[in-house]
Amino acid sequence: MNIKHDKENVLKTGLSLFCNKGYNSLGIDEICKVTGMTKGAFYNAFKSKEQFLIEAILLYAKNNVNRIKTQLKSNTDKPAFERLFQFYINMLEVQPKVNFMGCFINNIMSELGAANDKVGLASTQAFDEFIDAIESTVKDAQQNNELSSEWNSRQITELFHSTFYGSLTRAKSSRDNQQSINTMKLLFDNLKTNK
Amino acid sequence: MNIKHDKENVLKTGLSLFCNKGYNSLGIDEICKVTGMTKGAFYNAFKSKEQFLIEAILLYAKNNVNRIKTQLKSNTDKPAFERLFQFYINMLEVQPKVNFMGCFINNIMSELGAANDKVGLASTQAFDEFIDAIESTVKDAQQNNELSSEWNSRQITELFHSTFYGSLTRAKSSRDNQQSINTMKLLFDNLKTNK
DNA sequence: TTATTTGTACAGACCGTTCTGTTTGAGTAT
DNA sequence: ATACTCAAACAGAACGGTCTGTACAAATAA
Repeated sequence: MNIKHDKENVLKTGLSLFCNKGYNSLGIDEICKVTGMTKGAFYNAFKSKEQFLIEAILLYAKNNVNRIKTQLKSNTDKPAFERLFQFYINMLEVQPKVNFMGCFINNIMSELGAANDKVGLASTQAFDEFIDAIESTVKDAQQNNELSSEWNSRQITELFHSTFYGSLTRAKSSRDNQQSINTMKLLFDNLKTNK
Repeated sequence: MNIKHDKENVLKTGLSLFCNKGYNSLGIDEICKVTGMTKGAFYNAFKSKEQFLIEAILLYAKNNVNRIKTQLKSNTDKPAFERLFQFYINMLEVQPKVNFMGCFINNIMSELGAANDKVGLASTQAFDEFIDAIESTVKDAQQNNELSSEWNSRQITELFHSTFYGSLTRAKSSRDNQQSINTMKLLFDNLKTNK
């Protein structure tokens, strides 16, 4: 009953590997090698590779919802619109310097979302949680009259995030984030009130 | 010089298989089985699976650029803005009924674009060609004063297409295209002049 | 004939998973 | 305290399957 490997730590490591290599290109052997586990320990802790991925998605969602909330709630001296805009630009600017793999959820949606029901569901839930976390700041921006109130705040958030994902995918392939930054900039400029 | 199998036809079939299964989940054996080829014939015609994919991407790009141009140039009695909008809505509405795999280029970008330089380049080129094909109709809409001329037509086209890709990825995972249709609708509504 | 194309078997690597046996340590009885 | 029990955790070899790509002979074309 001696648990040598903390499940959350293993998931954290696996998550980082999934982020860098995707699902199919990452083998159990590599997960074990990096975490210092053996196959026996791995399959004792996780039912399957698919289940491991799903638990990793849940962990990623939890961590990122917290990150999103913290980030959007900080610098409250700045207007909500500005915080939203910087939130997205920051992800496009900083992440590519680390690696060009974009957002884990977006990648998994593309790689497995359509083929695997469980993974599709888990990644859709993660996306929804992100929308939830961002929407309140969109509402703030609307109340400040920085963002048009003509449309539903959830719809606007969906638009922000879908555009972000689409342009991130493009940045990943073209190895150039400038175009994506311009795209997000145009979207925000356009939705801004009193242009 | 008995070439039993027309290369373009084989690519066309392979393309359809890639669209349905992605890259990693589709084996050479299955390509051969469906096209009626044998391994010998396949590897005589194509250097590798990777090269086969790249040729398939080029074919897909060529075919779709033609399709895009034809579609956007038809119904010219309707205004350019309306044609653009219907072009995107149509892809979101009709494609899911066939399968939920979305756009081949978007999928390949996500699955391999970051990991494989050649594939990243080919899919980026395909994306650029799509933008080229769509941009002229965006220009028309701007000249008709249906779309804001405040921004560069290419930038606007990039925004349309990135949002389309992002929302398509979401639709694929959630098995629901309604949200994506609403997202595109909001984007178009917002960019429309004289709202 | 000579060169090219095709069919098939197979090499060799890799994958996720299972299997057997071992270790570990808390709980229990002595 | 000491010995025993037992179930969870672990180690890692082995398995069955899949994959891309190759070898090479047979078939076909030039």
